Amino acid sequence: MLTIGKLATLLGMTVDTLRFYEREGLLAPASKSEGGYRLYDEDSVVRLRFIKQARDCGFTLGEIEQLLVLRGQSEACCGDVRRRAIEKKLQLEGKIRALAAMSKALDHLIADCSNETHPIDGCPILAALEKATTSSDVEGNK
Amino acid sequence: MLTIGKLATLLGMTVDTLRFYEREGLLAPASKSEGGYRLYDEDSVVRLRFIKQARDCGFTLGEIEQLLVLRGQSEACCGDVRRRAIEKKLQLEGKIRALAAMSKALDHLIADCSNETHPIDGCPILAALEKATTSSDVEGNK
DNA sequence: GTGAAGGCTGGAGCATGGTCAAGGGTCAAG
DNA sequence: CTTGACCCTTGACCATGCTCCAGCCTTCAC
Repeated sequence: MLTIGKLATLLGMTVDTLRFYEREGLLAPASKSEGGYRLYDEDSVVRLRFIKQARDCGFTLGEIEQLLVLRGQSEACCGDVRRRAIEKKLQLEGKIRALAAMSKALDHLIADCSNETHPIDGCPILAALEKATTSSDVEGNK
Repeated sequence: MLTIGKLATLLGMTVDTLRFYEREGLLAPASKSEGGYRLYDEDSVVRLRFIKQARDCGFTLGEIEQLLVLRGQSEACCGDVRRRAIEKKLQLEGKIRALAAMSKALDHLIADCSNETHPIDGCPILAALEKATTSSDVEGNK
């Protein structure tokens, strides 16, 4: 049995984060000591690792909760999990596209302004940002 | 002179957002009517458009404030602005790389699980998320 | 047994970018 | 002059994911 500090150290997180996850219903201790200390077992380690990796895959805590529910339902099938993974991947790709559009917009601005030293009131970047975009250039976000 | 509602409509924002920007020191009305209504002029439109476009380029409101300050300093030179744009581009690229790494991690998971209907307790995606990653696979974020 | 390290609860606070509501005043068309 | 659309301020609240604090209790090594 691990105390909260040991578990946190083991997975490179803080005890505050673990207590936060508990409040959010993601990870409950296996038991408590007489003195009220949280005690975690091997299953807790596995579960927390799951949470961490899913988070690193871009799932929100809410989505992770759903995955954890699925994991506990014997009648659920792998396809349910797979669909969520695919959906998340699509979301990530959408975000990437949005960021790439922003990056490209910046490219144009940066390219317009090759002269390091010309005065601020002639700065093409600032001018471009002030201009109206009728057909909103930077779309794809939102 | 435009009232807050007109300006908001003109740029596709809400009046709440404009008042929020004012609180944040980004956009003050040009004047006020006798009755206390905010009144915006053409400069306000330009400034707000600037804010909007910069936001769409991935700048935070804090960074936009800095850009606006720069814009008002005649001694600043275009290079300052350019440097900020380049730095922001690098940040965006970093985010994109992180998201791409997550997306790739999901690819592996999805590929592992080709069988839609096998039971949840044998789901390779869930199994993979539970496994320890010694050499943290999903890096690039943070 | 004692002292330090670690744990407990409850609650506040941070950053980001808004969003909403109550209770009122203002403006302009008819 | 009335009425409805609009605007005002103050202040709370949302989601996300933590992070930190005070004040107190437990555990463990020595």
